[in-house]
Amino acid sequence: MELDNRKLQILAAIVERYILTGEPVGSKTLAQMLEFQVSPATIRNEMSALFDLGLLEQPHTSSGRIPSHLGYRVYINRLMHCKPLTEDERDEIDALFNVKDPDPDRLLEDAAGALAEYTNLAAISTTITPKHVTVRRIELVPIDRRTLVLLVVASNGVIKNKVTRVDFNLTKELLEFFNKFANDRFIGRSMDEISMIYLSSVAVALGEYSRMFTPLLGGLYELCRSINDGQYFTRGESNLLEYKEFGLVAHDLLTTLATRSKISDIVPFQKEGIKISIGKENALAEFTDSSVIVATYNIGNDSCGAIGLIGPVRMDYQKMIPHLEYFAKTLGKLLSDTLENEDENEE
Amino acid sequence: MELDNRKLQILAAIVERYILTGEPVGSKTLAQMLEFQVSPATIRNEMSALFDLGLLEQPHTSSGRIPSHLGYRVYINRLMHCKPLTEDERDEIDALFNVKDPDPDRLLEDAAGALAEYTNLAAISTTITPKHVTVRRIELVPIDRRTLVLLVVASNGVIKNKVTRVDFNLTKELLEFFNKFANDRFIGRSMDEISMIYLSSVAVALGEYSRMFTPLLGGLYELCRSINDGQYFTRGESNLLEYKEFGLVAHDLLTTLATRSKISDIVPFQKEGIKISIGKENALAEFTDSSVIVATYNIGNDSCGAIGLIGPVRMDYQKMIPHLEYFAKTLGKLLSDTLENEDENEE
DNA sequence: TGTTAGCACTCAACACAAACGAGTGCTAAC
DNA sequence: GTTAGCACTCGTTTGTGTTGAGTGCTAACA
Repeated sequence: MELDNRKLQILAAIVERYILTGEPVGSKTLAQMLEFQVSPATIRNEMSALFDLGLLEQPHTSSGRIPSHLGYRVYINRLMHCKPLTEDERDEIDALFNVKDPDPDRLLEDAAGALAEYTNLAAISTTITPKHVTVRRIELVPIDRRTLVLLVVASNGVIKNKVTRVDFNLTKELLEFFNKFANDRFIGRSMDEISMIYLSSVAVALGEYSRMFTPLLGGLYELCRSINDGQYFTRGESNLLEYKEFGLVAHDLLTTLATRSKISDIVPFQKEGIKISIGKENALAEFTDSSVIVATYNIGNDSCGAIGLIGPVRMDYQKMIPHLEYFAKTLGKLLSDTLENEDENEE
Repeated sequence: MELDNRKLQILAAIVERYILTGEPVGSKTLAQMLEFQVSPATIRNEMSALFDLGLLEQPHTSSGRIPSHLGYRVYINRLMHCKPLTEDERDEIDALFNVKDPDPDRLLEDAAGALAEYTNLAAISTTITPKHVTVRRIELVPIDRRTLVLLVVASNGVIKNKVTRVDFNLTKELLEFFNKFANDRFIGRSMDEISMIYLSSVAVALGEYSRMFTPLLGGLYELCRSINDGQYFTRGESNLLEYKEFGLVAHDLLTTLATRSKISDIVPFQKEGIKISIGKENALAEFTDSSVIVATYNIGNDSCGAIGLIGPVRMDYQKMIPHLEYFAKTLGKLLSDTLENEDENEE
């Protein structure tokens, strides 16, 4: 039995109808919807075949059909026609990003917030940190005699700081010494390289100063770690509560979304483009009833992070995918503007 | 009709029983529970009186009674005996705070996280920024020729930074000039004073440089604003989904908790001590079914922020209150250690 | 006057049955 | 290959009866 054209048309109609209404779709409804004229009975035969192929499911013997996760997959891969955004929609999204003075950190956070509000789904934004993100600069800013701010500037534009205390008086000489030392040892190194092992070798090189500067090295390590782990922001989690399909798993879902270490399972690293995980295709069990759409954004030509949507499996892919794509494109452009600008100015 | 001792004892028993089981409490159950011996009929008379006083409610004519919000109020104010923490409990909480290198920013965030996990409720932590928080220090850290990091150190120990770009080359002279200028104008000023109006007067003083440095002034303004608005962290929101009383309002509840501007309505400014808002006592409608317990924490002798719990009205106040108090005390102590340390080192 | 036993009453919760209807699968005819 | 016809399925809704925890009221008691 093969998937002929009519079967595909019926599958598409079922998926679209079900996405719209949330009700199982029956043969009669379909007969009215479809552009070719066939009787409900014929459609029933076709539906039965689609069921045998695993593309449809039947909640109970005497109800209409709903798409299986595989059915969605076929729909998305072969049948769906994404509608390009209208002028108005693009303007609306542009307006959401219309910040006077974009701070890269905030931009990512706000993008997730805007996306969540715009789509009424949960949104997530992350930086992927490819291997080649390196330390661009380390700064020490003294606050008082024993407190300073450590500042690490990464090659991907991320800047992180941390307040650190030491147990000796921070003289100008000591600061300059450590500043030079740290920059010599760290600049140009990839975040991955800066491991505990590397750190201890560096500590040895500090000789008699080693003990004094341990808190500072520790601070730098933490900062590099957190740049390497990447940023991530989730927004609009509560939107998911509106979808009844989540009923009991809602708690698990939100808990997972609030757990840093789980994020990479939800939004796995990908080179580029759009990735859609439908229901069971997700790695985590609590996402069996959700679909995750992730788009990478580029800074210049490198994909530097991802922005994604989390919603029920029954979600309007046709609409969401181009919208998400446009979000990612806009985000990437803004970040590029910001950072290329910096690169130009590089000494 | 007055609230004699027996009525109070019955009220306390009903509240405690209801908190424990979540079921309306009947006269027979009470008769068995109470330490004095009376018949269910007598208790029914008393319950009827408590009902007339507005301290009890009756879900339906033929069911037991549950405490009204006023009933909880009377219970909390007059009847409840908080059990002091056991040694073990204190150790457990201490362990949660056992961080080697407390960063004040992270500390607040982690405290909310720990509290949420420990109590299985939603937790919130905020800094209140009293009038007298002032700018202690401004630093400019150049990143490249047109990018710099603005750093504002506040008198309450909060340090905030922001990446800012300018459209001229940042020479050493210009940096030093603006650094000195900004410190002259801002240090010692309270965050409140740094208004848009103040800013424009400062801009005027910059004379010909005014246009160049506008982004920097804007950045400083934003940093001061965000220090003044205070920090706030919410954690464990998803825990609330476990309580069936929230059913439909759960969405509104979580949405509100994710909305920065609503936070001050949930955790209003207070001088010190513990504040409990039961159900309808809360300012926001979506909190009608929740109680909020807020404890302030002190740095030295000044109350500098608050940490709070959000849970269903039916929550174990007797247990939660002393636990929250201990959290607040511990948090305050840690922050004090950290910051007093800094003060000692002040030049 | 406060307490209590007795009793009729209420009402949510549960169980069961009947009716309904949207939708199916199958068969036989076109 | 398509379709009309028809029996069948099963979730949903509606209605009825039963149960039981719990009440309010009354009258008797200490």
